[in-house]
Amino acid sequence: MQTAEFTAFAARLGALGIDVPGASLRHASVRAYTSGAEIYAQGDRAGELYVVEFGAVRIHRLLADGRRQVIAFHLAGEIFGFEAASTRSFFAEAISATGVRPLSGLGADAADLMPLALEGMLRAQTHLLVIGRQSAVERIAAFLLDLADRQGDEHRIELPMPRLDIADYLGLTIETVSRTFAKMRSTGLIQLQGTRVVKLTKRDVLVDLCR
Amino acid sequence: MQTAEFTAFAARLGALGIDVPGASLRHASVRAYTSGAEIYAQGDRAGELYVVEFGAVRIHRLLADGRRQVIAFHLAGEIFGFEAASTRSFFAEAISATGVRPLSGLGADAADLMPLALEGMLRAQTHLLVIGRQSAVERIAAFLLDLADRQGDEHRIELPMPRLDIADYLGLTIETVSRTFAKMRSTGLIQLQGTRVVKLTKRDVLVDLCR
DNA sequence: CGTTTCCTTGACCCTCTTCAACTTGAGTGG
DNA sequence: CCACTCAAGTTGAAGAGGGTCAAGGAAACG
Repeated sequence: MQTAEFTAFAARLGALGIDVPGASLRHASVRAYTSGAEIYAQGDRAGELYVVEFGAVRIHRLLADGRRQVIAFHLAGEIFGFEAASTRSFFAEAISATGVRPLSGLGADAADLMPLALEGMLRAQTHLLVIGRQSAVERIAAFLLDLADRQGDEHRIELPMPRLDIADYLGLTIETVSRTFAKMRSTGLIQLQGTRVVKLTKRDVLVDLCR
Repeated sequence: MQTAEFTAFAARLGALGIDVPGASLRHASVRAYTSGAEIYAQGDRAGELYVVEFGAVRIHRLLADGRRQVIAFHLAGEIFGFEAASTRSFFAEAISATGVRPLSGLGADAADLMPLALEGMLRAQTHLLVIGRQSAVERIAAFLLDLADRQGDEHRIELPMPRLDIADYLGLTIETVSRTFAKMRSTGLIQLQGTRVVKLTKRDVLVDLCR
């Protein structure tokens, strides 16, 4: 199936010399994926690291009955793909139209990568506190502040992912996420412009919520 | 306060040439702590790694109102103390009478430590799935299996920590942990000998619970 | 303009939490 | 050796937060 999104996307990228799996193009340095496409799967041979060039990536894991935990989101400029073993423990998927560049060899020094690995560990550990001990509002607050921080705008966020991904990241359901957004909006904690843009009107209150 | 536990403990260690903070002894290689003693605190200058020589260590973090998340347990032989920044993000405390040896310099190669850091990341990420998406029984099952694995006995566990630590590790309350143990015992999933010894009578069922 | 996906909202229910009392066990002192 | 004390664990009853199920609305896409 070649959707309009795909062909437009592929054409745009082709002009930039970007390889689209499923289209036939030149340079192979950046790989592009459409929304929902799998970058790697649990059980795949591991080894390669990637930088997100544009778009966003989710890392997740599944239980046998389909319950899903999103472990991390990676935005443009961020590196992902660390693995402890020789096979992938998680799935990586493009959230929207996304470009990803493999870091083969490049800076493959353990010394260079160590800080990144440690940061990944810290992220996961901090996330444990959020999921293990905080309420729905607190989880969303922490999530929004983290995103604002990484996007470089203290007061305005563009959510790159749908509600379901947020829910699965925070250990909630999509309904609870929606209701919590609604509650925070009616409390004046945030403003929503459409479904993907959030303004943090009372940043300090949000910060206090996560203490 | 010098309890009987402490003095007996210090004497025993003194004979081994082990330094007990608060007692005055010889060699300084292994540091010993009594139950509940702080090994390092959030905000401390980071840098050193430690091996657990005996006993057990918990790593945790607190919210402003006292809610606590235990991030990890470390048993004899395991290494802890990784930090992404220059100050500690977590607290480390001895769970029981515990000996810990600093790894200063020793094998401080980034290349050597990378696998350990990555394993720590994987542990945290796996734990995210447990806390984020599994029920009380499933969490306990996962916890017991993990411990059995690390203690090297597939079917018998000695819990080194009290119920409260287990609760704070799994994102539950102490009451729920207790009730869940009781339920698993009455289902024949496990046997309890006293409060600290667990026998996994139906290991396969436990494994299935965590899928 | 119709279809599909995503999001929101409502009503009900269930799991886990909260609060409280009781039991058990280990350490202390008479 | 036994009573006392205190911490740790268990158990019960009631309540809340979030999940589930279901329906309706909004936005993206063809």
